[in-house]
Amino acid sequence: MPCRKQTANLTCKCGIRQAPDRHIIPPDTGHAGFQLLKRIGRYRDTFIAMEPHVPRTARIALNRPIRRLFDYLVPDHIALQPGQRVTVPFGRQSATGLVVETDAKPPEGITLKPVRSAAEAWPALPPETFRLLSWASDYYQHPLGECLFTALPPALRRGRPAVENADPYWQACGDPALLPGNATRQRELLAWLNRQPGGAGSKQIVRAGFTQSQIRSLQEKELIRETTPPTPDGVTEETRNRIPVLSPAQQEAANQLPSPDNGFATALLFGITGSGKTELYLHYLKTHLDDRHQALVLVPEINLTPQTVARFQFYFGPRIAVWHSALKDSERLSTWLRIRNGEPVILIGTRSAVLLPFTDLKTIVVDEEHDSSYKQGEGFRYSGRDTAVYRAHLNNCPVILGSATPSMESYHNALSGKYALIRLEERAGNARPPTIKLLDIRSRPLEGGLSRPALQAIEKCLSNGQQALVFVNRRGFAPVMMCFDCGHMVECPHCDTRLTYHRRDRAMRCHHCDFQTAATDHCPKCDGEAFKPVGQGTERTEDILTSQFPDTPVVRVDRDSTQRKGSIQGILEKVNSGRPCILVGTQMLAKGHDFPNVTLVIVVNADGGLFSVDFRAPEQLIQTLLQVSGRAGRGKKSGEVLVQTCHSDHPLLHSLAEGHYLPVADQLLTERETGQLPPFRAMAIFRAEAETMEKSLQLLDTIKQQARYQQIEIWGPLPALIARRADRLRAQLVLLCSNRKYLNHTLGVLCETLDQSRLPAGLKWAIDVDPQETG
DNA sequence: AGCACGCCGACT
DNA sequence: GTCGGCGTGCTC
Repeated sequence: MPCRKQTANLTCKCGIRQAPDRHIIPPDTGHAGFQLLKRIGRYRDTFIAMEPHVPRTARIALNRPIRRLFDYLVPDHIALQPGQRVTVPFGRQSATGLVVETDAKPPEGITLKPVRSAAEAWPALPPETFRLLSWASDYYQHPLGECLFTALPPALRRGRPAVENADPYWQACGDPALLPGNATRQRELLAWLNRQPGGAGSKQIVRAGFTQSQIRSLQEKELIRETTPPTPDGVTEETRNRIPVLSPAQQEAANQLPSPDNGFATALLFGITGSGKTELYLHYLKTHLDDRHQALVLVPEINLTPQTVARFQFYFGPRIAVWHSALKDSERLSTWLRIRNGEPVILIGTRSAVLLPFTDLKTIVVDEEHDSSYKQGEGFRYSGRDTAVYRAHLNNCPVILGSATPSMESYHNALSGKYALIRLEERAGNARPPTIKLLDIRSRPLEGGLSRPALQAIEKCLSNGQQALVFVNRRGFAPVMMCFDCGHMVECPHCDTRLTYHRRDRAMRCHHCDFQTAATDHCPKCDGEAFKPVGQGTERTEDILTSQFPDTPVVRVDRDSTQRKGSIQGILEKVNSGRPCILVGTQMLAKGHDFPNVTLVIVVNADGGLFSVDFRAPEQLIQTLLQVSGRAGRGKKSGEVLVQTCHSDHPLLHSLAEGHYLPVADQLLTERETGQLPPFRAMAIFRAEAETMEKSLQLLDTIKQQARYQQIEIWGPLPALIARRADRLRAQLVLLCSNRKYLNHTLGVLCETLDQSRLPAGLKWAIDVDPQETG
């Protein structure tokens, strides 16, 4: 009986076929990725006109995780160009594809099938967007097809036509008295519709709380009739003339921002919290955009609040559009079409907005550029910020990266002169920067994590009629069920993690797979009764504060307390009414929100990130501490920040206490340079997972053997921080190289080899270029 | 990713 | 004797 393992004598025990004749070739020669880049955007119509007998072909990318393209014949009646959406037969099915190039030499020995049809006569992805995605596919080593398809709205990915389904527009007519007495909602709808000047669209009516069936009933009774929507208001004169008033410091920064007239330039706007960076963006767009231009403003998901959008709308009216994860498919299609049609949209959006098919992009802003949510953590692992910079380069337009705590990557580029560094170190209005004090808590008694001096400071703050914010720095920590008798904590049966407790439905869930189970009253191990949730520490801290300050409201803001929709909005309103109160919370409190009456910030524990295995942890700690410090003293009163730590002599915290970010950043950069870590060397990670750790490690070890070249330093392979996840055992291999091009090229060769090898079943691998997390 | 083909176990 | 389990391999 033939054994498959023995017959495949080219396959080593990990499954990778050895390729002894394959050598790493120098960059720029022969590698498919480079060739692809060179060919993209080139049209060959003239060539075809001269050679009428050569059948026309098209190379198509499909939305499949395959690093391959497929060639098809192009029938005479179809004209195709790169970026165009087509329907093609694929195996026994039909698929939507995107034209990558036309009339490339097809592989020999394969009978080409013809393209079935073109979805539309124009390229869904215009040339510049197409080039951007091709670059990203090569840079992040992700299959081109999947990259291209992320730039399409879901409806177009599925092959639907690129048209909006019309939203019928209704106007009231006829006598409401004709309605039967019990048709209350219909009567309310009529009254509501009468109050809308010119009528309303179905979507708008449904948004106002009515239903489609109510609309239908009224239509049948001829109490409403369909009409044409009024042409949408353009930008009114009043809106057009609005422009934010800048302080002298802001004006000076504004003068240094690169003008779109001078082509590509990257500016790092270092503006401390409260310095009014948003005003600056608004002013910049106001002065540099005309009525025809498009602009892109990237923001982290959490910053895309109705307030932010309203602020932009105040200055730009209906030109403002938004793009974020909560949009419905129909809204996505509609906004996508507006942008593709070249409407002069100013788009405020999260990460994926950078991939939209702009045709007249005049400028890009990336707010909070240091924010780690700009990096996609799975699949097509691109960085929205870095892609934005490349897009500005392609467009020959400026890009502004704004942050109070710039990333090491951007700061390093600013220091080397690649980016302009624009400093805005004055708070807008009368607000003054807070003072930061370190509070060493070694051998001090703590209550709910709080030391005596901290409690005294809160007391003083409250007696002055002001508000205090207590920040519990527990990045990534969530409440778990613990037995206070035996210390048992419930673990996920499929992952190396503990289950987290969700108060809302009394369930215990795993955050790394879909396992969940009902929470019990008794400890499942010792049956003890002292089985309750512990975790974020916020509850304990909240209890202590409530008992210490019984007359003051204590407001807890964390994942658990804000789960109800819109509850954070209510909390913020309550806090901003101005009465003395204590806010207790995690990460959530650090970002974006403005609390004008908070004058004291207590950081309960600063030490988590100081001695982490992840090389980015210190940077993130400092950034978080400064962001949360920025919550203090945003109004007229000045603020104070107390940072509780066991390492008050740590040089980083010491510099932080000076209150300035850049000196701390210098220090962090020096550390990165010493270790030759990013941004001083390019980093990429190979991640592998399989049913056994051995299988994963073996694959990575084979990759390591093939990547072993002098210029590349390799760490590992090592089991991942969470080694088992959904019953899969994960490991990783870190690659570092001072020559980014060389590393990228090597990754390309490794990918090709891996794609050609027959891997053992169940073994999966992925590359993460410029990883955000090293765990 | 889909989807078919293929080769082994428990059913009428 | 067939139905169906999901391992393997292919899709221009």
